[in-house]
Amino acid sequence: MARKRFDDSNCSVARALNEVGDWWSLLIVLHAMHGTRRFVDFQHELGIAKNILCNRLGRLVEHQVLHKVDVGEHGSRFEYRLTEKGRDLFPVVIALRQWGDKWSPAPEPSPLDLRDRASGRPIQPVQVRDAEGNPVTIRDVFVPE
Amino acid sequence: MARKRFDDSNCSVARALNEVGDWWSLLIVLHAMHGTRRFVDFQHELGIAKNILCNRLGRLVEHQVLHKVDVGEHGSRFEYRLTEKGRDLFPVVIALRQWGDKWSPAPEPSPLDLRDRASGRPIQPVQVRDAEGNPVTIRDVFVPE
DNA sequence: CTAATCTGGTTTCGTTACGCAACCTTATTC
DNA sequence: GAATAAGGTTGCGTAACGAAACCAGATTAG
Repeated sequence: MARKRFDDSNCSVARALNEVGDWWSLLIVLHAMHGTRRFVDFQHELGIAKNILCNRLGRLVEHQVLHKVDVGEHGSRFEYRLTEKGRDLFPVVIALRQWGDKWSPAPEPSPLDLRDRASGRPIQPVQVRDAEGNPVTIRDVFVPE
Repeated sequence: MARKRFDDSNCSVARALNEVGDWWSLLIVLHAMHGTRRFVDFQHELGIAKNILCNRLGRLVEHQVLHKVDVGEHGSRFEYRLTEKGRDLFPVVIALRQWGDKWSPAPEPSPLDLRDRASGRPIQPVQVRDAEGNPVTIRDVFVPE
């Protein structure tokens, strides 16, 4: 039977994964964050098959993570740009990047270090914080009933 | 041909997705964070086929996100527990949850609100911060050369 | 003006993975 | 000693993935 979908799950993580939880979608979003906008550029940068890319871009547009803009006046030239919803995946992507850097030894020792444009200093590791701003771990949280 | 893998990508996001970037793995990690440890419990909570669960647990153990503990003295009873690497996915899961809560309207209006055990107050949205602790967006960062 | 090229796809087709159900093996319980 | 439970494995049908071919409209080259 079909791959299981989670559109209607009451778990927001499942719903999120339903939209960006496959192998390619988050990578597309990542490259879009780095400035990629065009079909061919995604294709070359990611090394993805055209039909799959087409499908993924379509799904991301459908879910309003990207929107498709007709540039070039009369068709045949488009750009895929992040929506606010898409840009809002920034913490997810960064958290994932930091996790990968920390736990998966890089073949080339070049953990892409992102820096703040204003200060020029590296950004902080993404952390979950309580109301006072103190970092919390999984052991520190609970679900009230 | 086979699904593309990213084991040796020099992109840490791709490497991370290679380990936890499929439909089930992060959900398994999520449930593990909520205390699930046993095969049958994962199976029932997730509604996942046994062979797929078997495969995913195996991969997660292989990637050292979980470790398999033999409880019950002489086999036939195991627990899958998060390693430090696995627990370190906490910010990723939370960021994803918050994104899902914010952008994917829940069928049932019950966004699971996580609270800090000490203060009892809700946790903050996960944010990326610069060295001074100020929130930054995708537009505020760059990669030095 | 025509041919070549670029862009953004769709189609075809073989391979792989997913998902269900059935079966299996080793404890434990009755 | 039979029944049940835990943790898997196996088979099989279907859906998704991936490469390459094909296509159509717009642009550029000659």
